[in-house]
Amino acid sequence: MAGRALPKALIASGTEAADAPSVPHGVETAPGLAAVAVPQHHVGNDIRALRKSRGMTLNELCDALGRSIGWLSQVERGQANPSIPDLKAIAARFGVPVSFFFRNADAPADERGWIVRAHSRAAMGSPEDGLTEELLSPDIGGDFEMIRSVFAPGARREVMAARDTQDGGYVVSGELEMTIGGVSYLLKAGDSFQFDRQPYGWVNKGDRPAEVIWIISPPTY
Amino acid sequence: MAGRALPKALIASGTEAADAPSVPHGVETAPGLAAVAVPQHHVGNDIRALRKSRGMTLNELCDALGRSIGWLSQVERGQANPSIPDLKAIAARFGVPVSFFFRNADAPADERGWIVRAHSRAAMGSPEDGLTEELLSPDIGGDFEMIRSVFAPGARREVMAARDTQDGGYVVSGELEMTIGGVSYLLKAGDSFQFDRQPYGWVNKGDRPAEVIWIISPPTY
DNA sequence: GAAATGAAATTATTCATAAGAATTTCATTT
DNA sequence: AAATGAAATTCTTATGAATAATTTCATTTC
Repeated sequence: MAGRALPKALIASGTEAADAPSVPHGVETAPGLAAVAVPQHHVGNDIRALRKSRGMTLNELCDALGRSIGWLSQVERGQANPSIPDLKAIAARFGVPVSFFFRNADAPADERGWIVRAHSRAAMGSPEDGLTEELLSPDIGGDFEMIRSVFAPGARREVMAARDTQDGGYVVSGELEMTIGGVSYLLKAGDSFQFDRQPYGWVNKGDRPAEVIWIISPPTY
Repeated sequence: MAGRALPKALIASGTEAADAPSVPHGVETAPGLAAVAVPQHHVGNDIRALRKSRGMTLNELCDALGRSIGWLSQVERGQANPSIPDLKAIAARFGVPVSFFFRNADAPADERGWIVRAHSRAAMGSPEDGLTEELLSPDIGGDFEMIRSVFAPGARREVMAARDTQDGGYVVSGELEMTIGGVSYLLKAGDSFQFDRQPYGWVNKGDRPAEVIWIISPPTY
């Protein structure tokens, strides 16, 4: 059962892929292991992930920005830098705060892309309605995203049309009444749920916040 | 932003698909909604999900059981019933406790497949090593699985070879040192991580249990 | 007679190929 | 230096044949 042991934790190097233009990813090797691609971190990655999650092409996005395709392609691969106004336009187009692109900026280099610390999570969406959402996923390019949602007492959302995603959740604290596929359930701390492409809604009828770890696959942001 | 409102929660009916052999799923309709397929629940579903997650064919599994393909096909679709010895052999083949197949047996009919209550989670694997794992996912057939892992103080696992999965986690309480892709991180309550096909290991160096909500995609069970 | 089998029928997957769309590259322009 | 736009490349989608996997069901077995 015990897997193959590896040399004790290597120290993360701050090294980035040197200069070879044909190698878009840094490569870290460990004895006895195949080379592992470690993605670089720049706003281009986020822009691409956001664009893909909306099923948009470079063409559609650069139209919305009034820029050329070539430039946008370069931006997404970290070969060109969007200006602040560009970033604002992009953020607006996707409905995320501009700060989203800098959510990991102050994290240690070796944690970036792997870890998100409790005190440095990025806020998602607008904190309306008594719902706050924070991104737990350190990297947006994965098969699923993890979100920490806090539902204020009294907060409620009508049942929404089904998204084309699979959702799951775990109630860490508080109580939340969820309506999934037309049926309501009162969920308490420790309860979990999972559903596939169902309409859902929620109400916090309790007197304290409900904290839920929410999983969405594929990511929507 | 607010989605289309729907009639307030319908009461879940205990109805199962009547008898039409050409309709393998029950169908529940709600006013204004397209008919939604509600999967039936029988051990066959679990057997199929387990088999698929191991990349096994009907042929391979029925060989291991000393049964015919046709019969196994029927079992997986709920048209034949495996005997207790059959179930034991199947469970053994997949390394799950036989009770795994009955984890939802006493849950209310309308919750089965959607909700898992805190007090009725199924244990996974063997509770060796100071690691206990409970399945949070109510249904195994999804794109990801959710697990609640509790790491006892002092528990440790050497770095294991990478699985072909994407993993993510959220530390609910306690502290856990995780080694991901050769680098170690001390994670505390509220911290989260995510990685893709990386070797990983863990140690609980603290003096109380570490509780982690773990996501695996695709599921492994 | 119910349970199980095994061969035939059906369905799903894989592989190869081509067409079109999307993206990247890079010489040139702003 | 930043950005463009056309050419080159890569990626995605559609198609169909070949194979593998699964389901069906008439027959056999207990």
